[in-house]
Amino acid sequence: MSAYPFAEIEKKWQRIWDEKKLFQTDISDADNKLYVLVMFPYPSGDRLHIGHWYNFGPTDTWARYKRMLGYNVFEPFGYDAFGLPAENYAIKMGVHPADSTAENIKKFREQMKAIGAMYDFSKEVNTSDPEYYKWTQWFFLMLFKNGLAYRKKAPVNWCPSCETVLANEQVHDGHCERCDTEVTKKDLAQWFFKITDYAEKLLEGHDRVNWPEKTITMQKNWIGRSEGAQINFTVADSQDTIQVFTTRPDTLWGVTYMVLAPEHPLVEKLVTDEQRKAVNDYVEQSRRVSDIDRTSTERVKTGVFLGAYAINPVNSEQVPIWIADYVLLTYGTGCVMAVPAHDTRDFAFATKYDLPIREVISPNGQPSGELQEAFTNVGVMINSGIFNGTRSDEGIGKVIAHLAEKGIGESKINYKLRDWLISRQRYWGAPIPVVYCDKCGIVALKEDDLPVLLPRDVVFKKGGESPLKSNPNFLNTTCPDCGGPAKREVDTMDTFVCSSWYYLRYPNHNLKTAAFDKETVNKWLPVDQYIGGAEHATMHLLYARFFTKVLYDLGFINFDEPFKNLFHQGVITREGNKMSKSRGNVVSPDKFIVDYGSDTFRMYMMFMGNYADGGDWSDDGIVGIDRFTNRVWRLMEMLQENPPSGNESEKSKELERVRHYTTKMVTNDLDRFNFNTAISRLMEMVNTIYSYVQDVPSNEQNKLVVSDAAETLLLLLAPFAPHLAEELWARTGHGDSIFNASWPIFDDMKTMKNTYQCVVQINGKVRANIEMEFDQPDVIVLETVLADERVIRHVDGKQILKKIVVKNKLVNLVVK
RNA sequence: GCGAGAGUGGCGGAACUGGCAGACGCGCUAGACUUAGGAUCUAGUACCUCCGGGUGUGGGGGUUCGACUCCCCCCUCUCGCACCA
Repeated sequence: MSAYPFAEIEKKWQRIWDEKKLFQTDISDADNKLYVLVMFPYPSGDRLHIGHWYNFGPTDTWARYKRMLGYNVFEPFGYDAFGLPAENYAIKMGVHPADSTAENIKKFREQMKAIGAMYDFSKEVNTSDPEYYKWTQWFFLMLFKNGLAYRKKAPVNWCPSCETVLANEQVHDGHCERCDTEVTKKDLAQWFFKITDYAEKLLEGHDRVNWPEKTITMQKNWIGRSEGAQINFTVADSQDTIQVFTTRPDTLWGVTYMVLAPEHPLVEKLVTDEQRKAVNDYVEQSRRVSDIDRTSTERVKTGVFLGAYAINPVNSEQVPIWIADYVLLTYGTGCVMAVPAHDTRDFAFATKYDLPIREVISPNGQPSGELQEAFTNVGVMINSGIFNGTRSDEGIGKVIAHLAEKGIGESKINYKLRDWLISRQRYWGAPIPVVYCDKCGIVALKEDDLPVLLPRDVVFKKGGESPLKSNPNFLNTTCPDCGGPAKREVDTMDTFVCSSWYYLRYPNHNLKTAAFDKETVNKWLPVDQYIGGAEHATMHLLYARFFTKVLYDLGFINFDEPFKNLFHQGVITREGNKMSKSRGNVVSPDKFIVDYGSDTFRMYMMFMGNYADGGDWSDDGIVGIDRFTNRVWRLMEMLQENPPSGNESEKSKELERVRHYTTKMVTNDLDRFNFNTAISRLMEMVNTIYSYVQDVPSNEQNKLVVSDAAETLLLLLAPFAPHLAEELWARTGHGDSIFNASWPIFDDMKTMKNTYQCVVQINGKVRANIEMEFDQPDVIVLETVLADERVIRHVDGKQILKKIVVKNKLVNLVVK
């Protein structure tokens, strides 16, 4: 008997699959289509890491299973090839990003083939290819034409290390999502996509997708819809009005001061001469405070009086206007009406600066005297003019109606979601297809002018300006409208723009005339199963939905959600810790592929734990799977050397039952991505076949049952260990690929034993196990149970108070 | 601080709508085969035990004939959000 020669066999089948184009999907045939997609990776110079494998391996297992079920599976692969690492590498090592990226992709592809996945490599996409980014630019123009792309000057997030601006989503806890450097603010004119126009549609669509609840919640929180009112306060002795957004218009009579964000444009206008110095100092100081500090809830609130007063529109009271950095310019109107009695933040501020606190919502309708803290619950309105006595939750709507009638306010829905900042001051991205003309201003290029090619010749240097500016041939151009001299936009697009539509490109990756073919994508999309990390919840997954919805609204496609089903694989840890370069605990797959082969490696990853939870890597654990694959190999060898030739029917019954039972369990487990338990079931099946073959001489072994079990085993194993199963399939005389064979079916009746072990409990404690026929009347069951000597021992001399019989399962006797 | 999820042998992890806790694997113990074993095969393996049994799913209470599973309180860990007016 031999050891499984995985190295040679894996290579052999990868070659044959490739030659036979076994996994090239026929896109023209969309009947029974199944689009299975993994989030495409950035092709870094490092080798494939364990996270890649953990995303790709199990997904491929699932895709192969679906193929065997008869689906026309499309499992494409590509490269999210634009991005900072290549450019940083160019600065450091002098290698052009185009060259290093091409090199990396080549290496990546080789490694990807070693996984032995079912990818249709003939339909690869590469976002840095002009044939691809031409269409990324087309998307920009499409959004621009429809008023969904605009340029504006704004204080934006700036990463000093990456030397570029970042979208809000890319700032985590005030730090750069990519390099963890603390993010600062910069005033820059930048391009934005108007994703806020789609806030409502992005929320609505959540009901129509099968996504992890947690991811949907994250998107909902990120979009942050809140209902309330917009109310106008006039400024005393001035023409100016201050608009505020509030979710509590019912507390309007409790306003004792107003607060503007320090950066608010009105600050400069409203500040009085006496207060000017104090205000300027404060504004200056708050600019220096980082966002993390500024948004820390623990921080003591600070602020300065502007010197001006606002007039409360409902009672004409004059209230002082302050500025304070706990008010954010970017949310709502950048101004708040402060109601210290009913808002914890305003309460803290008012207490500190000795501002009046006026109760207008009371728990019982009576004044409560001096408040010790803000009362934020529902209560009864008091000190509120005509609304006195109204329940505060009902008051919200009534006050809004009242304000609307008087023309001083209206109902309003606000979102936390901000527009998506897409410009980046970097080279290695898709150029934004716009020019600046002295005469015509901002001019978008015509579709015929695309692609705007990235020039090869630029100076890579640090400094916070796009390297594209260094190439005069690129920079200087002519205006497509007037033909006069113009300068090109030198910023490039956020790589999330490239990845917002790649799933549309795969089915028609070669199309020259458009980004995608309407008919093709309408047939093949939405993606049936999308699998990737949870970290993209509020970035890629939100942007891609936005793109899809825009295309739908403009009539390009007939679906408005790109990913029907979404699954997030968990994270692999090492001794309970997250793997990271800085911890130095990263497990490289390479050594294990060499020692055990890719089938064993991928199967061990699936066996470690539940796919959604991830698992803890152990160098020792993989030997269990290695033994298993070898055990399968030896078992099949044994059956070939000593073929069963009898028709024994006693012991084979259990083997037959296990064959059906395993099929049922593995099928159910695969449907739910429960790879770990599916593999356990396969191990049990192998153990059962083994025992049978060892217990019964080959000339008695039931030839039909054994060959059915062995064949079923290979079919069930195929998605998990594709190379091994394919080889054994060929060795057992099959001419065609196992992946053209059908998934085995099971007979539910045959998964069950003839008898069951009836559990007998006495006072809830298990005292006996009695073998029993199914479906017997309770009386008979009890009779049998009470006759058992182990039961008698515990019941003797006692009174039976209660007899509980759970059919075909258990008996519980309550005795005293 | 708020929200969500989790806590099970020496280890990774199983357990469907409440019904034999610990499937499967690692490790460990003993045996078989071997010149050899880091190969393979067989058996055992939660803990305690006076061998009758007793105790066990983070801790404490509760519901139930019966709780890893449901309810309440507390502890720990992970993730997400974090002055959003």
